[in-house]
Amino acid sequence: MNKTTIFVIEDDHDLRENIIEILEANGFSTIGCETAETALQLLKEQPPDLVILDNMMPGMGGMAFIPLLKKSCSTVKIVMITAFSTVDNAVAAMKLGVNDYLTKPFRRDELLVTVRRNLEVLKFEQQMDDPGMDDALACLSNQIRRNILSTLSSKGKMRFMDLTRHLEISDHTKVNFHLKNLKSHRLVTQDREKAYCLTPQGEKMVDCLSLLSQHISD
Amino acid sequence: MNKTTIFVIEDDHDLRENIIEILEANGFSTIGCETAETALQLLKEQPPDLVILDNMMPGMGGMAFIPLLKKSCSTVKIVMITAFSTVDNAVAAMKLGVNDYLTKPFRRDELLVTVRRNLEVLKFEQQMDDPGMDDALACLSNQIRRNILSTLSSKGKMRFMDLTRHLEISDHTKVNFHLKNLKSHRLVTQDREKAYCLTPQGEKMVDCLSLLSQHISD
DNA sequence: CACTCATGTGAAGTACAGTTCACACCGGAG
DNA sequence: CTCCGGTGTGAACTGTACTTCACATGAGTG
Repeated sequence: MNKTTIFVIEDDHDLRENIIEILEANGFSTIGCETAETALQLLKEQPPDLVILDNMMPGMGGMAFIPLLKKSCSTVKIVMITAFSTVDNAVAAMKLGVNDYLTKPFRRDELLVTVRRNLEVLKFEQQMDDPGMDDALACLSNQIRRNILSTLSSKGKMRFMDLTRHLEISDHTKVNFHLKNLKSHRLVTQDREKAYCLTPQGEKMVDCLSLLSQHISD
Repeated sequence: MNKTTIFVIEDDHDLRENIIEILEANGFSTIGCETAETALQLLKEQPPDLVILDNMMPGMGGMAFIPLLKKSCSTVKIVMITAFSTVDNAVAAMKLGVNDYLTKPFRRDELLVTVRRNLEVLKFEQQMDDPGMDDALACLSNQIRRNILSTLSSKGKMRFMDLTRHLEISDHTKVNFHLKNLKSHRLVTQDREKAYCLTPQGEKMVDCLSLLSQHISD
């Protein structure tokens, strides 16, 4: 995974350097820009994960910048710095997609907390988008497949017909269908002599399931 | 949930009472039978979760009993007690569906470990069968729904159109469709003024998801 | 009032997951 | 060899999840 990149777009030189210093000291990779215009140039080369943006700037203001930013980096998190916050201002910014606020002056730890929280959310959202998640959950959203997994987990390797009988499913091709599904998702394999068994990932899924079921049933 | 019931089918009076005493002392509810025949009578009234069964008994042997037992309680776990185990014996028993073995003489803790382990597996299998599991996983096996959940989780309550825009989905009826789905599964509700928010169960699901995604991505 | 935006419904269509069936192949028992 | 159980494939069918569209309602606003 690439390192997290944060853009700091702020016309006040001292404040900008100050923010950058704090972030770098905490292990974030940062890029400072004096204006929104220069930031736009840099977006393509190094898309940021998070942008810290001053509201009031010469040239293009923060508000105008946001839609352009979103266009090239739709998932980016935006933290806006405002000198003073009014309700109208906040509402307008939220509508544009600002994720968080810092009101000047802010403390070092306020900045860090805000940045960290937003990166957390970002990471979580990215995981939600992970196609692996899709596959995994689609795979598990079927009772027969879950039963196959749990059976293999408790009995170790089994041959096809033994499994079919154990599940009490009369149509063996149905079981075969789901086994193929599980195989194609690499949760189950067959060893040299045709016996089916869980892959390490399959076992992990079984763990997940037991976790889930405990979690669901309170 | 009903208390766990264990049948102890053993012709030797002392051994039977001994086993029962150990189990009762550990909080299990037990029923002792001297023969498989009497056990069959009792199956209907109090279906057991687990059966401890002597292999060699006068009258119907343990082996003959198993298919009959399975017929009325297909999910029951069977622990067989054998005086001496041969490979053939073990294989035959496994084919019939014996889940575990105890070789005489066994220690108190061997008995308890075996019983507990098999009850664990049983509980797990039952959870797999839980239709709630089906619903939950089907619900989550869709990326849009996961995104809705994660968005609501990070933003708190949101109104319909805000949510739709945030997800960058042009067709609002699509979002509505998934929201309805989430609502019908009680993961999401609407408060007095139409804003959507997570139910406690919805939040739990979000937890589950983040758990899962960490678990899946190693 | 006329207009727009937010919110929702219902019907029709599409895509895909899951089922079922007919059959094929192989290895071992009689 | 023939027959049978174990294992698997492919094609056709079914049903459900999802999408799309056309439209309805209601609240606010110029």
